[in-house]
Amino acid sequence: MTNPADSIEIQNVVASTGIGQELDLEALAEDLPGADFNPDNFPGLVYRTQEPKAAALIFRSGKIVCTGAKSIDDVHEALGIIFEKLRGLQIPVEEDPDITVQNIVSSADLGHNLNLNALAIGLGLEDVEYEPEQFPGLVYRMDEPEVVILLFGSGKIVITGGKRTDDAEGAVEEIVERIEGLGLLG
Amino acid sequence: RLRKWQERIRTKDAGERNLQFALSEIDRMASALGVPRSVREVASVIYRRALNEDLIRGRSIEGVSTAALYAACRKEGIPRSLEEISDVSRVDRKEIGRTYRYISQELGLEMRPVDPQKYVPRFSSELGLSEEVQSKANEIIETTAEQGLLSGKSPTGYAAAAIYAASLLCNEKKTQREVADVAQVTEVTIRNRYQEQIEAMGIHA
DNA sequence: AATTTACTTTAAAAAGC
DNA sequence: GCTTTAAAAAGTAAATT
Repeated sequence: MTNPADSIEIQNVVASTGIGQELDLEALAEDLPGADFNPDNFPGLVYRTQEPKAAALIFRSGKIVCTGAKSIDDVHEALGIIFEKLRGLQIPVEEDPDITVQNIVSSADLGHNLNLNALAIGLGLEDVEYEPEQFPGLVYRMDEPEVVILLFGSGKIVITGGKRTDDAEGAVEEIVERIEGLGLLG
Repeated sequence: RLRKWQERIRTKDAGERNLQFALSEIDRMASALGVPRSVREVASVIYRRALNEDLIRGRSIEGVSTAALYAACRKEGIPRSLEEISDVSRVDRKEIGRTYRYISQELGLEMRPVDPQKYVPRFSSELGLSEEVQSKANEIIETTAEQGLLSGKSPTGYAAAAIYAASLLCNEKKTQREVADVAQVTEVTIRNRYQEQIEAMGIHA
């Protein structure tokens, strides 16, 4: 039997950092090919890296949000590319800016179909949100680890809200245990 | 001191007026939907509870009123879909849905997922289908839902497909378009659910 | 009727309205 | 609250072909 934990795949990592330097986004938008900047819509400038594929939101304060990367290493790599690009534009960037992971989105497969109606009642209507008229997934807010899990009828799940790589492992372990305890897994 | 008095009275009056407005809106929408008085009363209770729990801040009175009515219909076992509710409300479907989820969670309503069978009598009568068709549709829903086929699917689309299938089986055929119109779903959805259901039922056709 | 595109839900940060 | 970014899950919907 394959372990559900082995099916975990990180799909997206969101992280924040800062270069410790104020920026002139109007000028940066001119100098950075491919940069999107619409201050009327949103205060941040959008810059996308190709390899690794990620998107960065760069703000006037010098703070940066990186999203879309498939791993924490990719986040560091993508931001490293952006730091170098900025330095290339004579913009002073701190030596090693602190990079904080804010959210990790993962997917996994429990390997069995799930009866979401039974699960909603079993897990407790208090902690569950299941409104198939609005969205096909059952939303379960877990306390430890503190993450939100979306469970689907296929047994596929999405874990989000965690900041550590092993939060997804812990969440899968916990949800499998709970579902098995209810006798609702396969 | 007199100012404070006037302010209190003004505030009280405003609150009173808002409550009256909310209750009249619930009444107006309930009439348009043709739901019994008991449902309006349940909706009013839910709205007052939301008011007491201060859940209306940052939300429109219309939105909470509509969400309360949506919740009341479900609680009373005669659900209206968000689509039907939004047809009589000036709040859009998305806002009604998110407001409903919010008050449902905060008030601990513990609402169970809608059983598609709850839509069978109303949809069927609108289509002029017999009691026999309704029983068959209910049988299809019950049997296939037990097999786990309902997970994640919209209750209205599920009910619509079962009614369509039952109308065929009982020789009272309605077209997918006719059923789709009363259930407010697309023919594509009916087709998809119908295929799954007849396969799960092990039906010939 | 099949494809394609797009929207629904979850989390989180950023600056500002 | 909202705005923008990215990504997965599966259902529903609308526009094309």
